[in-house]
Amino acid sequence: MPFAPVEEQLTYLKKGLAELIREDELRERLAAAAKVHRPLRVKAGFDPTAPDLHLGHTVLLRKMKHFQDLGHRVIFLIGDMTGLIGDPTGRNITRPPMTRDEINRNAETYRQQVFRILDPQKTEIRFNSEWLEPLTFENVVRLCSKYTVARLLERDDFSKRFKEGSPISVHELLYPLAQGFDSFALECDVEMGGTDQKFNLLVGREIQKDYGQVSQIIATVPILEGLDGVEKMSKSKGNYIGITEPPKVMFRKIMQISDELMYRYYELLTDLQMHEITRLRENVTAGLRDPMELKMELGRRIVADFHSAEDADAAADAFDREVRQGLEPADTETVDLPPQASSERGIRVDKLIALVGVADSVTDATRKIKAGAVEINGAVQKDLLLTGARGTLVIRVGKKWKRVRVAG
RNA sequence: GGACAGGUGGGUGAGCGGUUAAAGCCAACAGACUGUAAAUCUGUCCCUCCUUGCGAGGUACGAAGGUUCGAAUCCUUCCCUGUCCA
Repeated sequence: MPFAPVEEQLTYLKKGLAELIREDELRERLAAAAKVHRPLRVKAGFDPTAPDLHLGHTVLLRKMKHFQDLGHRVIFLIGDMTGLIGDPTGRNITRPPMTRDEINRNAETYRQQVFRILDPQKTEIRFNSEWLEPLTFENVVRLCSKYTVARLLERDDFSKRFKEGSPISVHELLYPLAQGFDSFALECDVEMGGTDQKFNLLVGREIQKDYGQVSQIIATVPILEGLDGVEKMSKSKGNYIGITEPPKVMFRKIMQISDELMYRYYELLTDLQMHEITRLRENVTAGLRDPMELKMELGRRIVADFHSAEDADAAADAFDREVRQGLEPADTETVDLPPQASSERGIRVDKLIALVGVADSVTDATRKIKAGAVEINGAVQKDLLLTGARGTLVIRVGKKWKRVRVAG
């Protein structure tokens, strides 16, 4: 397949990038690639420990897909070796080495998830243990000799921690070097990552040069804010939307974001053009469009991307019922009354809701009941004891619902 | 190797012998208000038990011991972190 004209490719690729270093190098490289019909090798690295991708990752994956759209080759690198270090984000931990088994399992999970976006035909999945593991101590020393401590400490995160006296372990300094070595080993033309990866990506340029290779071009994508609109989306902060989450959950989480954040999501998670998004915003300001309606549209689009259009509609309907009208979800789970929840005098509601999973613990359940947060069959249940119950109880605690079958 | 300063609940961060399950803030959860959110206000925020009470127990302030009627608070040892000196 012939490549598209260089300038056309460039325009397509630049859309939505945070930064491109350097543009003229990419232009040259695209031209050279077209001449010999060699696709560019585009790498992005991923952590082996967190195989659950969320929308934050998809900003990058979508961009990687764009390279594939143009006929280039994407290398999905799983950092199983660098995973021992963990990207130094302030946590001074050496993670326990993962077994080959775990890594393979995670890789499989990745495979299932990333191919919802990437084209498997144009994707290579690699592990950096492939070349980092056989590296001898001598080679590690050589690698280290290529870079200075001062330059490593330029990294934001390091210099900050250094200044405030937080610990920085030596192995953490190795992370950027190892990542740079990956680029050399894979002969990358381009490396991608979030803007927070800029430092590491730049080190790769130096390392490649030192090893006699042409420096990679680096392309960074913006970091997606999480549901709170402030911190970056991450699993550990709990402000994420996982790409394998059920449609209803996805949809509800999207509806949870602020109106302001909605435009950002439109920008980074849909193919809508910037000018279209600006117009949407203007229409809302002018009172021509309802922000909620726009947000539901966003939710539909995202759910449809990872599930299907039907799922998206169903999720929107469910949201309408459950959140806007406060009705019971259509798919409330029904369980039998746990025997531990009944006593001679009746049903112990506190134990019941804890056992059935709508409260965290019996203590928590007691608090919720006293606070009037528990409804049974539509009536607020303030008493810990429920007598004369029969049939099926419809229990609601906040947004959690459960049906409980009572024998007799 | 030496001197000094630290290690508290999901996160910050007070407390430095009892009235402390441990202030304040953030997050979280629930309620009110909203036909999305946000904002705001209120309450809750270790676990178990029951006779549901400003109830009774059990765990908890890096780890293990010790001193005390009583320790997150004092002592000892150990582990971890930082700063300075070598």
